[in-house]
Amino acid sequence: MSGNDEGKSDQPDTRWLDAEQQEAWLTLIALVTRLPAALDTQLQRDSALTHFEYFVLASLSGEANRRLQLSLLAQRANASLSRLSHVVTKMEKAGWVRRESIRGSRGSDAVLTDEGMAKVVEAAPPHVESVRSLIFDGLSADQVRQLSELSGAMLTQLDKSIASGTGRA
Amino acid sequence: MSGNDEGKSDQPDTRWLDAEQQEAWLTLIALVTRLPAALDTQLQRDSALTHFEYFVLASLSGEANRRLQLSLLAQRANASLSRLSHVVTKMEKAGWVRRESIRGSRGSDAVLTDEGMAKVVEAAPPHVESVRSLIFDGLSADQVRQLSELSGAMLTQLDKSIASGTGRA
DNA sequence: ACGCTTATGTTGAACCTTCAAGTTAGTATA
DNA sequence: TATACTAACTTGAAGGTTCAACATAAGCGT
Repeated sequence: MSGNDEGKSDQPDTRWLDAEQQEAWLTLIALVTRLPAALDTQLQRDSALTHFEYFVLASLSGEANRRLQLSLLAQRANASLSRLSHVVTKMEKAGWVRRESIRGSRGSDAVLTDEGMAKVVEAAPPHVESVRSLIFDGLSADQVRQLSELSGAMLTQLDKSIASGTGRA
Repeated sequence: MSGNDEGKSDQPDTRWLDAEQQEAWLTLIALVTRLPAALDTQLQRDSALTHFEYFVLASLSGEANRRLQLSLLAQRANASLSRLSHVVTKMEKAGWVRRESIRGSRGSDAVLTDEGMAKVVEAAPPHVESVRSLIFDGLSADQVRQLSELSGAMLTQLDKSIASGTGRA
C-alpha cells in the first residue's frame, strides 16, 4: 500500500511513512529478509548448520566455562525459550551440548561439549569469510561505525516500543 | 602415513573481524532476528497475517492492475518461487488472490482480488503505526537517510557476493 | 518437425518455529 | 506447614519454509 488519504476516513487517520522512510523501509525489509537467508545457505552447505544453531554454539564457546543458563542463552541469541529448548535438544542428540541443572536454582545450563567446540571451530572460518564477503567487503570503516549506531538505535527503539506496548508487537 | 604437511596449518589463516566489525555484526544480527519477529507478532495479532503474506498483498496492491507475474513477485518479495507459490496457494484459498496464466508466455500472474484488497486496506493502518513505533520513532531524518544508504550498500554487496560465488551463499 | 535446453511454476516431505498447554521446582504468603 | 504463585523449562501440534524432484511449456538448433 502507498499513498495518502487526507480527509475522508472514520478511523483516526493513519500517518503514512514519508518518501524517505518508505525507501528506507523497503531496503531494510529486503536486508532483514535476504541476509538471514544468505547466512543459512552458507552454513547449511559448508557445515550443515542453521545460522541459529551456529550462533548458539558460538555464544557458548565465547562464554567462561562454555556454559550458560538456557533463559540467558535465549536472550543472547534473540530467541524464545521454546525455540532454544528445541534446538538444544537437537544439539544434545548430536553430542554438541549437554544440559546441566543448576543446584539451588530452578534453571539449567547448556554446556558446550568438546565435540560441540570442535564443531564451531570447524564451522567458524568459512562462516567468517562469508560474512566478510557478504557484508563487510562492501562497507568502509566509517560505514561500519554507522551500522553499529543505527542498528543499536533501532534495537533500542524496538525494545522501547515493545515494552510500552505502543508498537503492539 | 602422511608426511606432506610442512607448516602446521594447512588452511589459509582466517581473517577475523576487527572489534568494530564484531560489534556491528552482533547488533545487525540482533536486528535482523528481532525485527521480523516483531513484525510477525503485530500482524499475526491484529490481522492474522504473516509479514510475508502482508508484504505480498501490499506489493500487489501497489501494482498497476493489481497483478504481477509470480517470478517477479517472488523477487519483489525477496523470496524463493517455491515459498511464494505455497503462500499464493494459501491466499487463493482465502480468496485474496487468484492465479491467471499469461498467454504467449510460460508465466502466470498473481492477481489481487477485491477481498484481497480489502484485507490489505484493513491491515495496513495498524501495521504502519507499528512500523513507526518500532523503528522510525527512534530515528532522525538524517538517520533515515543513512539507513537507506547503508541498507542499500549491504544489499548491493550481498548480491555481488552471491553472484560471484565468493561469499558462497 | 524433432529433440534438447531453459524458464517457470508446483508439490510433498523434511525441517524449523511458534503457540499454548503442561511440568517442575523455587518462592512467598497465610 | 500448607497453599498459592511464579519462573524456568519442556512438549506436541499446527503452521510455515526449504529442498529436491517433478511437470509444463517456450525457445532454439538441426
